Amino acid sequence: MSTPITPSISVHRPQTRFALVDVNNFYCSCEAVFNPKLAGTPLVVLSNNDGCVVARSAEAKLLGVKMGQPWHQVPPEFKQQGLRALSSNYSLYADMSHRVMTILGAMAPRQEVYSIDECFLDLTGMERLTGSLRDHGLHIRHRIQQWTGLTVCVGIGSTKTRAKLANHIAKKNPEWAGSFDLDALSMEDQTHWLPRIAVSEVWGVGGRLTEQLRAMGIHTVQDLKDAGAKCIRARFSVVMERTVKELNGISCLDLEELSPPKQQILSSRSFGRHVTTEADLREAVLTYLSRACEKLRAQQSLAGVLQVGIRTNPFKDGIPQYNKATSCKLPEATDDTLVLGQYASKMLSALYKPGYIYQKASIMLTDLSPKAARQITLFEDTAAREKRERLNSAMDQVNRKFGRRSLSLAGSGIEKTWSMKRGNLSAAYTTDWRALPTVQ
DNA sequence: TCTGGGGTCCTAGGACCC
DNA sequence: TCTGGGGTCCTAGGACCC
Repeated sequence: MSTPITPSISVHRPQTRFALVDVNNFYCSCEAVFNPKLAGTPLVVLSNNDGCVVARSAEAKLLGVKMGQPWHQVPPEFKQQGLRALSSNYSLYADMSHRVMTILGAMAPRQEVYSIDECFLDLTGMERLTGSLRDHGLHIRHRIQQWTGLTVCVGIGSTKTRAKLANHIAKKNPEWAGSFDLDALSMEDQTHWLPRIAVSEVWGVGGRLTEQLRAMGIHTVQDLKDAGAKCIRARFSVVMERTVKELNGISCLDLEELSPPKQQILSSRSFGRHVTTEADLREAVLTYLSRACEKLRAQQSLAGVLQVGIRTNPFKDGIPQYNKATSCKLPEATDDTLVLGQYASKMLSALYKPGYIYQKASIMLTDLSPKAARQITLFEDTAAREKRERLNSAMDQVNRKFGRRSLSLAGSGIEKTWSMKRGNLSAAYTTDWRALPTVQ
């Protein structure tokens, strides 16, 4: 056996470098920017209907408030210690998010907005311009602080998974001042960090997988990194295999600058009070349907399947439970609120059973296809269709200009007494003229 | 009394086809 | 005694993310 001789071709290609930038305690921080009295106090922001804790200030975390905890289960002594709760103010958060993302987008050649409060940046090759990438991270942090009043942390690594991990280290270790580059470290220094971080901190490893990994003796990030992609593939899925490769510096997940159109569109909400009648449910279903159709038209898709669901409160013992959804394959894919509304209304009649206390309704649009690729049917009334198109787009325009649901289906109700509770909502400081902060 | 609302991807298994 | 094999599509369910 002779050793194969492989030609060595050296192509200079800089190692990929991703940054993960995220805003610390995003919702709470947005609130504190416009109400500075909140800064430094224990604060939480609640989910819709003021149900669960979805964001906590640093002080609230210190008190011991848990993420996702139902507000009514938060110990009363926390409240005596000054803990305050605000309803979620999505128009404020969305606007602040847009500002942050715009600034970040200008600080790297490529950006992927990953969620409302975090994005990936491609920093490959940028050290030639910026000096160390960690310094660039500090620069990013300073600019966001100065321009928006929010604080971000920057994690840098050769893969997205490593960047996420670096971000975790930046957050937990203040000596790095909020910017940490995992791949600027020597191998030796890396083996300082990785065995000290629980495997559950790895992006893509949730509660279930943590348990299974623990049973295999894999407890830390280092353990998982060293477990071997093949061995992991044999026991788990390709997703986990990718994670192990990514931990080892083999980039499997690319930056996605353009978000692909959604494959399903959901609109569902819990009610602010008990709902028992079909009439109230119909209002809710048609309201959610209108919202789903708006999203559908915004991404220029048509829906092939409509699903309607209603349910009682599963947390509540001692009441009769009912949870049912039905779906309908449409004869022709559409984005027309009126057409889909008629189907939804009929489907609700089939689902509805009296005698239950309903808590939630949902609409799901699936089997989505690009509108541009629509097939024209043989006996189509083109004039009528165009008229309907104009009606839907006029509705969207009016609602964009004068606020959501300025114009809606009659069946979706006016009073909407069932709609969600938001008992402690802050002002729309940045998106409503009447709520602009004033300087005294 | 009060327990969110979105999304994605992968796998397994069955139906069906040639 | 002998009872194919490979492929696709669909659905339900499970896992994850924020």
